[in-house]
Amino acid sequence: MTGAAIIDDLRARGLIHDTTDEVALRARLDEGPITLYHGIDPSASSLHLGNLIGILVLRRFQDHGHRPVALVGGSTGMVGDPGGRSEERNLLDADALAHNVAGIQAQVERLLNVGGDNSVELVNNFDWTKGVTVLEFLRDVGKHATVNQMVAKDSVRSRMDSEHGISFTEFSYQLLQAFDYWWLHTHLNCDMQIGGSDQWGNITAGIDLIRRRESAHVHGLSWPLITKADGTKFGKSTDGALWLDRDQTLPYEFHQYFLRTDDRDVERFLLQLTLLPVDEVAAIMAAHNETPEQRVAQSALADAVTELIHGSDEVRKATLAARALFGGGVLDADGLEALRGVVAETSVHAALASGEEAVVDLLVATGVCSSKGDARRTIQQGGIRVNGDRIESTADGFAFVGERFALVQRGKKQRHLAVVGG
RNA sequence: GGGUCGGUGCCCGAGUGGCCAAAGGGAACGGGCUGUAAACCCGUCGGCUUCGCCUACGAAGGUUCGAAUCCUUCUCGGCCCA
Repeated sequence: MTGAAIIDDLRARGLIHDTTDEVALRARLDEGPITLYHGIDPSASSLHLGNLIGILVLRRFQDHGHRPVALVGGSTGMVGDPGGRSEERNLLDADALAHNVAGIQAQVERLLNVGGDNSVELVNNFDWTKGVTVLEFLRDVGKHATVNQMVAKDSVRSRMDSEHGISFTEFSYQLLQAFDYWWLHTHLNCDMQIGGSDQWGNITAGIDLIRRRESAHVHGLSWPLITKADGTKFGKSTDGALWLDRDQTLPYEFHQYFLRTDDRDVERFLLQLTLLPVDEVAAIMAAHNETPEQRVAQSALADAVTELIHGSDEVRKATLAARALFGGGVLDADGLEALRGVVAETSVHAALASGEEAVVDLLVATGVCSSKGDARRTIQQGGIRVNGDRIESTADGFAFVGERFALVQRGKKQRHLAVVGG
């Protein structure tokens, strides 16, 4: 199955922000499988939620029979994309980058299909940029670009207007990315680049380069950046970014994040962040709108995304954990044991329970509160529960269930398990 | 190089000798309402051995009974001149 149907699907999902000549693109897709690439910045050792949409668009193309190339920017990561940030970025050293690239590639392989006619191909642009000399680059790439055009890009202009300015290094980024596209076009027959709308300028830079050097017309497509109705940044929680790596963000937290999705966002997220068919999403939304308080759509979203990333087993565990934590049932040692690995935990000493202000100490020891003052305040505000019981005063004590576990809750959302001895 | 204005708590931003742990706003956190939503309301928001003490207003010195506030030097940034 190939063809331009993918474009209709993406449009139905609100995943098309910009495309190059759509008529030409559709015609090309109807001819047969296209090779397309998406670049990922290796600024960390794991992908985070913000990367998910791009990986999934790549996957959607793959599911339609096209050939995905996932580029992890080992060399562009050394330079830094000026887009979307107001200041120069810190450059990573080579070792850190190699580590990040490896981590990200492993995750990409799990989200895209490996093997078969249109297996995902993983590439690292460091492989073809490391040997290029400055003179070669200036002659083969730089000669085909005008500074006038480069300066006109939004990402560059906004930085030139800012007080911090922009370094030549980051200014050059778009040429490096253009070079990538050219290289993939000439070596892997790649005729399409996709990316977030913030990448549009870089994508067109590559298209221009290929047209000038090869007289070839290649394609580009971008999706809109994900926004949230409340104005907060998508994919960030209290503790920072939500990572796809289970060691950095527990599957339970991941699942919970989506379960709390705002009604105004949930349909869009279902369309853009899951592989559920469009008509199925419509059915889910219909059911949701019947009884919004049931949060059918949020559950479907959380389950679908978590399954994609962590597998159905983790979905089941997260659901069970949520039921135990929010259901208000009895918390016995077995129940708490089941929460291990699901909620964050800290190992503590048994003696912690016998202090003057045992609960205050517990809150600080687990990191749930940042200081004793913070702990006391939160207790006074009625924000702390231990093993399900609200702590009324700092003088209250607590006991470890089964002499092993204490479940600390701060507010409605934060959970932390203290384990004696660990 | 000269001149000038400025560097305040997570961010923005008041404060020009005691009433300043420092107004106000934002973010964040807790409570209420609710659907583990939105909106809205209330509260908290440097630390501690918490009726008091310690640390803090770019850094280091100094004046003073007393300094975020005055002086000196340094440092960083904006603007103007060269």
